[in-house]
Amino acid sequence: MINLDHLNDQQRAAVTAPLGQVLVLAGPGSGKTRVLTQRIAYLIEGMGVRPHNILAVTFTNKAAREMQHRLQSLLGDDGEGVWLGTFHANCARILRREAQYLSFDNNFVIMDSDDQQALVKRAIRELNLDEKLYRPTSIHAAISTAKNNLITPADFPTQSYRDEITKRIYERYQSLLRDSNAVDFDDLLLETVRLLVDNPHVRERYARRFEHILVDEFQDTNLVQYELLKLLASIHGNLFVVGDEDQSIYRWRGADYRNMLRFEQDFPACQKILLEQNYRSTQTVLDAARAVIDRNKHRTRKHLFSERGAGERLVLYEAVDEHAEAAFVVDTIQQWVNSGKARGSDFAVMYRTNAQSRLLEEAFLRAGLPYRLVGALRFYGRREVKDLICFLRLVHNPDDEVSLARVINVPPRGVGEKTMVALQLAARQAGLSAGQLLIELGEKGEQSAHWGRFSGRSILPLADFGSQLAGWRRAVAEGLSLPGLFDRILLDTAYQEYIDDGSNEGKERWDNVQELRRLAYEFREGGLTAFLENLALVSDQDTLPEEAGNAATLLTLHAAKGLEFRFVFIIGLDEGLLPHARSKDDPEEMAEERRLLYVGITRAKDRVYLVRAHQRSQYGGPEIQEPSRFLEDLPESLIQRQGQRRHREVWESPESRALRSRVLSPNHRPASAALIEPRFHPTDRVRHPVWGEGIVMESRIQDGDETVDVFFESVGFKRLVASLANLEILPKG
DNA sequence: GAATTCCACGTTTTT
DNA sequence: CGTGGAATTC
Ligand SMILES: Nc1ncnc2c1ncn2[C@@H]1O[C@H](COP(=O)(O)OP(=O)(O)OP(=O)(O)O)[C@@H](O)[C@H]1O
Repeated sequence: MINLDHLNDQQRAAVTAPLGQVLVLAGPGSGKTRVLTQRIAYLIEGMGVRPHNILAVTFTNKAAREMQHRLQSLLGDDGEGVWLGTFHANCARILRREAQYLSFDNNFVIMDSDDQQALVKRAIRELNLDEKLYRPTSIHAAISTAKNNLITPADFPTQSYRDEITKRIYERYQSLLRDSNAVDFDDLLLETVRLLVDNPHVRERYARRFEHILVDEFQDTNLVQYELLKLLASIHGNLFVVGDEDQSIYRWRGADYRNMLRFEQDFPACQKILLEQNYRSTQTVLDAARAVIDRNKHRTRKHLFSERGAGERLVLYEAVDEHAEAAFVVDTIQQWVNSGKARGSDFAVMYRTNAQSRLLEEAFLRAGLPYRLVGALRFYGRREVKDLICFLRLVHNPDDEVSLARVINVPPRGVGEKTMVALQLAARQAGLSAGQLLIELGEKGEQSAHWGRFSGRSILPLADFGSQLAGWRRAVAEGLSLPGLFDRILLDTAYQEYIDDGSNEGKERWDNVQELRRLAYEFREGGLTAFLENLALVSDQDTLPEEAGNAATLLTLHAAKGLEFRFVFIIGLDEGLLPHARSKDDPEEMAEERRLLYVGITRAKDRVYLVRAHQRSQYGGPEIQEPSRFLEDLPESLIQRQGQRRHREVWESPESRALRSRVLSPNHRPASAALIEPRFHPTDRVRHPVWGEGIVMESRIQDGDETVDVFFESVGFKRLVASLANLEILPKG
């Protein structure tokens, strides 16, 4: 039987709530996720619910993994079988099983963002539209928004000519996807909803199966997801959702925190449970967070208190530029670690945009401090990695036109635009996909009825590639393992010779290939399908090695949601970055930026460092930065400034700065070596060269130095600056 | 058809 | 600044 002792009354009420709908509405650190996890354990151990009758949904893979861990430690193997994952992963799982009802078959591929972009572009070209006028990025965004709101091409509202065009592109894009036997991320949700709506018996099967559905971070559901939940819960109606409107940060993805209100309206019988105690942060951290979020309109204020004590003020550090910003972070962490008071893994550095991680990484590397970078799909963005993934995708699903277009000429085998057009034309005439036609050419050679459709010059490389592809597919059908396939592709295409030209970059490219092979090896059991699905859905990974478990974490504010750390650095607190420039015109977006900062601050258990830079090189030239408007909302009483003040700044020309940093690197340290905590503490006995012995009354960090109040036996009370006063600490006793 | 050079471009956040 | 795409040359 599970143990409910380490829950407070409200939490326990939530965990053991009777059947029906439950809405847990509570601020950060109040144990929402803990309650949700305990609820699952309670259902299984206490109520005898079988794991596979439980569906638990999270928004990010990280959150899913985290919950998996917590469940594992709570239940051990008894938790096996729970459908736990992101909306997208759970939907993909359903779609693969039910492919017979769908417009694609069960070896469909999931197109990643790049692929989607490429397909939109292709759709635009095929319709002979001007890419300048109809930017693939913005059209894609429009399509995605539509999908998130359950709008199919047929329903797409056409109020303007532009809408008309967008609708046409949307239609074409969908048919390109289906021709490739592919779906995009949004389709995973949309098609699942459609599946359940159009096929009542399928809906019934799943709705019957999922006796209990639990959703974390419910404030970030969008319309499709909400619909999906209602469909899946349509028989048992046991919906357990937890959330906090103030932490809604996915508006741009269609999320609508008002789903929390909608939930109450749609399920009037729902039980609403509030949690009020924060177990994570000190009161000071909570006060600061509240000061930030209180400025948002239309929010239901929540009581939240902490018994962890007042704690320390938030540190605000204003660096000269982004290099000094990164150096401050690294220095401070290093000092804490050296002092023995913290481990590297106690720290997280959070930022608004992934681009900000670059300088941090460099600084960490220079200092020899281990770090873990979350997200930033750099590895998968690499050309060589993408190429190989496309080969694999093609083996898995030869209809995948995007992958084919990408690798048909890799390494260069003489297939250019002309040949490609000819291939597509011939394929259309033959009623096959380009990939199928290639395979046929490869298998039958000159016997193929389609051989004659090509010129003598183009047919050879095509047939050559076709026979490779056919060979790979045959090998897989005959049981070749995933790593085996991987090696065979490398061998057949002479890939190493192609990318590894002996240069450093070549070496690095080959290393990346090896890394991908290592990943493939981990999927030797699951096989190609599982591997590809994982690449598409879980590529936010901590696949990169975790350094000895002692690494600081670098991540975006979005990725930080749901996590907690003793020490949190939030960098880039400048106008334009946080809040981001693109949000400044829309009050709703601005409110979301504020929530983002709120989320960041509330990740901290003990200490928060807010960091900004007076000057940043955006692209090219340096630009003066204004402090983030959010900083103004933090009362001085909660803030401790560290380092130089703005009025002390001396303007420095870019040239001289560049020179200086060249001279000082790689061990460049900011002048304001970060002082992290007082050397002196109340009751310490100290000796001053002039005034003799005294007792420390108080000490605090101010402007990067320490101010100490001492009561001397000879002269009484004195306020001293530690770095100047030459005070000596005397042993106690 | 491939390789190289040049130029304009744009930049949030995640599945 | 670095990328992606187009124009240019081989
Ligand atoms: N009753 C409790 N006693 C002790 N610690 C608790 C209790 N409830 C929660 N905690 C701890 O408080 C911290 C925050 O819990 P949790 O992550 O579940 O909160 P949350 O509400 O999901 O937070 P957020 O919304 O910020 O993600 C965790 O470290 C958790 O272990």
